[in-house]
Amino acid sequence: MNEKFLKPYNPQDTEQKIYKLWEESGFFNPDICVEKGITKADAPAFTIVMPPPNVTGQLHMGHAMMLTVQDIMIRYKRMLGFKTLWLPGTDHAAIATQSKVEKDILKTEGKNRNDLGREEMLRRINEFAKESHDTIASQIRAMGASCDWSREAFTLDEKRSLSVNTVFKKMYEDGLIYRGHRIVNWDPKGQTTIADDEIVYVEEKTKFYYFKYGPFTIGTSRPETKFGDKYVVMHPNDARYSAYKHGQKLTVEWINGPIEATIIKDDCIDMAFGTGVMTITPWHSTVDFEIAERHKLDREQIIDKYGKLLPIAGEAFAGLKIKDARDKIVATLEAKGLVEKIEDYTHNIATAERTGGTIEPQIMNQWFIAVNKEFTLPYSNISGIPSGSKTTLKELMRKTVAEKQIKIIPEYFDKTYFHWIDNLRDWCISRQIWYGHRIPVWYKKEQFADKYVDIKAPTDGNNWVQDEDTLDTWFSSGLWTFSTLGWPEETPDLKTFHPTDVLETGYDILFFWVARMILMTGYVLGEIPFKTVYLNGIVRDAKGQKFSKSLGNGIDPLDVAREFGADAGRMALIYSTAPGTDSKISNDKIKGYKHFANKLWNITRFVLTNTEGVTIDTSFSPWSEKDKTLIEERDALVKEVTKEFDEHMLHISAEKIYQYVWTRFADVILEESKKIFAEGNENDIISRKQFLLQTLESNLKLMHPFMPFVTEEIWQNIGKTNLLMTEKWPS
RNA sequence: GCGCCUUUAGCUCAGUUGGUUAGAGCAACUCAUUUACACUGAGAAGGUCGGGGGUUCGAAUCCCUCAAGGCGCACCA
Repeated sequence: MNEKFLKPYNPQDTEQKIYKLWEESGFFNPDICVEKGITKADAPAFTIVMPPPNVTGQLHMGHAMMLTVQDIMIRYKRMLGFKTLWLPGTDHAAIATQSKVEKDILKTEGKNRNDLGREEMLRRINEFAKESHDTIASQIRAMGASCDWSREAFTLDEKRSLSVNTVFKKMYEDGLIYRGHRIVNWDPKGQTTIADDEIVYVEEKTKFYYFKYGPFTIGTSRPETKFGDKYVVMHPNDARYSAYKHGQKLTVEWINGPIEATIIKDDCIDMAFGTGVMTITPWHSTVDFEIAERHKLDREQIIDKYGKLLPIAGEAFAGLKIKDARDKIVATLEAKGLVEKIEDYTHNIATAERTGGTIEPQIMNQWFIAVNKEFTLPYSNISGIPSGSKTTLKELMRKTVAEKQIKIIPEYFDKTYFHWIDNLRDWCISRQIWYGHRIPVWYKKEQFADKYVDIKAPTDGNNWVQDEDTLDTWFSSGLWTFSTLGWPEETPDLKTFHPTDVLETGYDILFFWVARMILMTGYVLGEIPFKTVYLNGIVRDAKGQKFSKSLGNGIDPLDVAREFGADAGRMALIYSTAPGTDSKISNDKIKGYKHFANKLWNITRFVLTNTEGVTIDTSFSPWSEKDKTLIEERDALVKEVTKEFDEHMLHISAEKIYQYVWTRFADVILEESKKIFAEGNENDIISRKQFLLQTLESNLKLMHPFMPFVTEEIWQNIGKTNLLMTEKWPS
């Protein structure tokens, strides 16, 4: 017996060494597994494409969770003999990364992005992204992730950029990408647009003002937008205002003197809210914009990109910031006797997820993806949408899940998913930041109207200027399952590994990412990107709080690995954690599984000490009666654990093995064996020794996906010449 | 406003399609022992499964309803 077993198990001495052993074996790569005869050439594929962590710093426990779940699935399938691919990568995360670097530069050098210029800024961001990437890659390794590093991808690398431009061009030619003046979410702080789902609503206590507007009283929480309000809107059936006709004009006294107001009747008005009358500001409100669209009304910009009032507001107000302008306007109206009353009011203000800036809706010339526009899908493998039929992107997203071609775990997230799709509007994909895929559109310098859309810049010698904007980061991550496999090239990887099998991620990016991958893959390939979506919950601290920098409660997965071992961290994350449910993690919990790793270690020591001179004999048959029963029990366990794995109930698998190993195998069977070895007859002793050896191996195999390091380390020290990682799963 | 989830032992949570006496970890309690392992073992204790109603031979599980907590979406001018 190796003397190692005389001391307690020490993860620090073990984990790095074991990871190196795996990585150097090459068996993270399915091609090498086939080449070396580990996997059959015609074995079915099992693929997971890793959700690429943002290159914004380092990984946290949420990443540790996703890495754990995926590695467990991958190791299980690899042992079952599948051609198993886990493809790792990182995400450039456009706004998140740029704003992080901008913040750092502002802090240390007092400079902003314009001081540095596009080129220098990008250089600095790339430098930061590179560092981040290296940190992240080493953290992924420390977790024991058995992913194929030879296929590693980055959303902004050359191959992925080619995919992005190719898809952009295709969508543009199909009329699904268009540029237009539409109302968008403008973040004055980040100086960029953001998508609807990048908005975070924050509750704010504010005032609600009632102003006299000619014969009407209108309510508003935003007086600063009211300068251009020359339309007054009411419900067509509102009896209180039946005297006023649609289109009727009247002169009313307003902020900067009398203006001509036009009556508009529209049934989107809630008669019960306020006075049932409102004025509209189409340039700065989504709802107002839609009213203006319906009735073809004028729009005027009141607030500029920096959140300041424009000259249209009149001399007294132009140039003021929103906050300063508000009180001044109210004072002006007050002086004119136009303020009827002011009430306290709570509403949700829209803020940008990444910068915290307050969103100002603005009409801007931006690029959009039309989600409701019909197009022809030439080839389709999506149930309910035959090849060559007309469909919409929204329908692609809906059908795949509704027809159960994509299964979401837990199932109840279907409803959330449909709810989101049904409320979905055109997706604004252009961003006014520098880090990301620059929009592959070129304009003739002289005639801005002349557009050239292609994968590469035009080379006809004319003065072409590329669009300044970059693409929403989710555009490139939407292509992730197939861009990572080499598309647009028709690679063998694409044929073998796509559609992928499981997409595992946190439920918090179901819309951001999962839905968009379904959209993009459906559109580009006429395929689903994955068969199963496994959603994990949010990992919280012992008190149930989200981990955050401001709370300072973050746990670094590397610290966990150092203190307790990555195996213990993995078990703590998976144990008692059902899919889709938030979980709490604490050092106490992790400690319990460190003890378990040591238990396995000592079980091995016991078995080795008591079976010296005995080797495994798989054809052994003179089992004692007692051991026959134990074998049945063990076989039943293997069956159950396997079944739970196949149904993605990893937490239950983990629990069953853990219980068996500790409370049955160690506490009962080993104790009983001591007696047999001391007093039993010869056959019982031989039978028991054989049973212990065989069951030890079976336990190690069953435990391997969960605790790969300690199980592999044991395997390497009980006289094995191969890797446990590529052993066959017991049956 | 629309929708989703949660409520099970002191704490943290499992409990797949309804089926014996509802489980685990941690904590606490009693005891044992230098043992394969103190990163230990044995034992005991702890629950009207949020409340109420219903379906059923049978409900933590299905249905209705109420309550508390959490979350998502939309948004009110």
